Amino acid sequence: MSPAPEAPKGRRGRRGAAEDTRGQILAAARSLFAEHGYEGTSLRRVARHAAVDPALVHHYFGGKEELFAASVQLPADPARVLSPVLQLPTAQRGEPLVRAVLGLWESELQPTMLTLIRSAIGSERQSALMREVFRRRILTTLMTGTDFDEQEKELRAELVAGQVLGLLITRYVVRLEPLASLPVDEVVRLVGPKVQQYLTDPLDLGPNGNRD
Amino acid sequence: MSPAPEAPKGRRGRRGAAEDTRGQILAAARSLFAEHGYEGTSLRRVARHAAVDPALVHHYFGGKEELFAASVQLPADPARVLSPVLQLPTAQRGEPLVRAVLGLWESELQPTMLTLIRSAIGSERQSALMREVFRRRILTTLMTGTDFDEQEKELRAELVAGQVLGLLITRYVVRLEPLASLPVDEVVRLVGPKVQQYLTDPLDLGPNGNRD
DNA sequence: ACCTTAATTCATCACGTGATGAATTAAGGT
DNA sequence: ACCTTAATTCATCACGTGATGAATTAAGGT
Repeated sequence: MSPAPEAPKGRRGRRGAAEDTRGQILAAARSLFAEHGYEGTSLRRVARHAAVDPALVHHYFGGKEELFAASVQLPADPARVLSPVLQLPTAQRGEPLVRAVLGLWESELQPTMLTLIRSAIGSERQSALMREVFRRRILTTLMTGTDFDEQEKELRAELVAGQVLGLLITRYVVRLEPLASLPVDEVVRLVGPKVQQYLTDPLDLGPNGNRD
Repeated sequence: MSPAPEAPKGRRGRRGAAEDTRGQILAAARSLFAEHGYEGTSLRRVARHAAVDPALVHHYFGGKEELFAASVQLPADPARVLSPVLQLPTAQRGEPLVRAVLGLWESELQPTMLTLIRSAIGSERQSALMREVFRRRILTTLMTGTDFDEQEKELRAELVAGQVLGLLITRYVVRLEPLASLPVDEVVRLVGPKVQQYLTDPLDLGPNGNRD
């Protein structure tokens, strides 16, 4: 009720130390980009969400593109997350692969991951980018150590990508309900084997081994 | 070179009959929404793309929301596309299910489908909508005729949804390359069996039946 | 031939957008 | 105590957005 002297509406100039405005802006941006995507998020909204003057967003980040880039910057190279999986023989990569990917999503990186997947699918331009990233970083490594011909390697890697992507979307984006709340271990047990099949089994093997 | 009298820049009033302006606007909208999503597409851009005055968009559709709704209106109820599949016993639904869904995407509905999937994933609001649709329309029907308990039915339906969604995204949205150009029959043979496994096989069966 | 009605254009609104630059204030090193 | 430098606010731009309403022209029934 009293006109709080600690929050003087429009006092200019520098504030008390250690308020980490930059951090607050970044946090707000991460959350809003994750929820509404790039186009659906305005700088002013980010500023309001962070309780900060819009001009500060420019001050710290330079512009919307840069803010987005910063929001999506990963602290750890995701390739490194996958590398332990690649040490294993192909015949045992299914479950560890799923586990590694889920691990990324269960961490504090989840909003970032959400933003990445949302924007990667949201428009043609971004999808093209994803296509390239996949070609360059995933495909080449995922199937190392197998002796399928090139074409088959690519196809298998893409089927794996599809299975994993679908899992991520149903669990973390759309959040369908039993699935979304299942413990990681269980999801790994459910989906890991299918990934393994795409990795190494004969390619059109029926359900439960249909030999007829 | 000559100042074409057939295309008089700013002549007002009604045009020659049978130009189907409404149709052109709708077509432009479908294509642009499919490519850039809802937020990324402006009415003026649609108008320019259809070579038409922006006010006409309002004249015919009333506003952006309505234009979007009209762009996404499906000529056939997708539930009817699935219903033949549901006639079959659960043990044989895998491949037909995949084939039915792919059929939808290989038709002239593809841009509409693209828009639907893009917007459904693009923002939290839309994702929530998708969650509801799935609950109401897919889940209940997909597992009819099995005797798993309720929880397991839901989980299986969601795993199927994930597998199919992932396939659609890699093939039609991101268009990863061997996969995107594969004939439908082949994709059905590749993915159908996995769907079948999610539908009916014991839930954590390993690759190629790992009994060890 | 006439008249209603639909299609089209134009001018214009109010608003939110991303962006910039100057003015102000405090922090923090010296 | 001083001075540079960083953080913050404010005013302001130019522009694109979705939207509306009046004015104009032809279509098409009678």
